Amino acid sequence: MARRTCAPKKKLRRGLWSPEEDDKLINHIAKYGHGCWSSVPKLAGLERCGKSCRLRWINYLRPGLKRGAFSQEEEDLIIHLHSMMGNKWSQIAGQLPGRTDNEVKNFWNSYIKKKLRQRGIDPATHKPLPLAAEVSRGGAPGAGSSRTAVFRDAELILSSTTTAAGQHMPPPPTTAAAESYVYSYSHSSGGGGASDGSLQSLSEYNNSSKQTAADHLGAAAAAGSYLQQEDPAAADALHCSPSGVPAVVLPSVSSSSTLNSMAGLSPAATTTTTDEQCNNNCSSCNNAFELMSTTPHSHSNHHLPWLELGTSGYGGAASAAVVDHYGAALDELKWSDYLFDGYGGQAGQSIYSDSKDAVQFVDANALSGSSWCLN
DNA sequence: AAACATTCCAACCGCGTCCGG
DNA sequence: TCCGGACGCGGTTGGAATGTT
Repeated sequence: MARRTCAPKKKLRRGLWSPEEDDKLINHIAKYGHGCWSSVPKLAGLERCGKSCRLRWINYLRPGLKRGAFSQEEEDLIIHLHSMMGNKWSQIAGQLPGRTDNEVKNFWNSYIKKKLRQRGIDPATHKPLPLAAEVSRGGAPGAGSSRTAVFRDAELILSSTTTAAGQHMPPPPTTAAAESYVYSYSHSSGGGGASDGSLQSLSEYNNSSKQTAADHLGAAAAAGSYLQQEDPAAADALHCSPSGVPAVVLPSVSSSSTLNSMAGLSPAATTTTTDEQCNNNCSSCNNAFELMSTTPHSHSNHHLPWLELGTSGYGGAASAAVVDHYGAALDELKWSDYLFDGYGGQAGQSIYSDSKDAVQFVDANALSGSSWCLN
């Protein structure tokens, strides 16, 4: 197919957008919608190509965009989604309300990539870098014990983990099976209002994080109990306590069901709400985002009229109290905390921490790492 | 204070896909 | 079925902002 560029028949403007151009584009779309992008610049009185207008609108001008720094939860979710999907920025961004694929991509390239490398993890594969693997075998510097850096693949930790008695762990079930279990467990546990099997956005996650954390602890507890019965030594190695609460932690069901849905791994993929469908299918639809931001942004963040319309507490609900049998302890939990809990060996420590402690690191796909205790 | 280096991100480019004629 | 316009995505780049010497 012939290449199509913005190659102008007449000279078109390029580079940064001026506030006047933004105003024209905003006003035009407010009145008429964008319709056919190729006709937008002409109708809006802009000397830009349609493609440029579209990009400007999607990445910067459309309502509901959330500007400013990424939260820890968003960061963790991006890492996890990337480990499953790779560079599918639009799909990853689809799970981060108010974020654009470009923004996520830039954040990944400029920040997360570096952080992962610093932690000895290959950002492309989410596996330990060769050097890190060597360190793992030889012992962490100054720590006196080994570090097993496992980010994505359960088999990594399982294949390299032996029990205290030197006993090798049994082979794990497939990730899909393990995730399927946790999905169905939490789905049927009845304890989680958020475990409805539908695709959930991050904002929903925030609203239900505490409850679903409890759900997952419940699921993990079941996993631990099962393993205690089937292979106590292995359970020990995975810190599955007799009480059934394993130290290997699970992601929230909301995130995992989201991830599964996105990856087509779970039955939840078949059910989405209208808004979520819209969110997934229509990148320019405002319906999915009712979030308004007042966060000022860098250099070219000028004149965004709707920013005065209101504010959103997108992550605000995350501090809501949870009334369940885990009580106040869960109240302190954040997804990012228990997602990376095993890495630092300390609650709340993420992969990015600079801890030199030798630890065992299990990521959200430790879903497989913990729930393989099950059938 | 100036020069240089680095970081970050908005915007561009090129390709694949979809869809209507 | 083919063609070509439009759209969407991921990779790359340019340059402003920031940090360092």
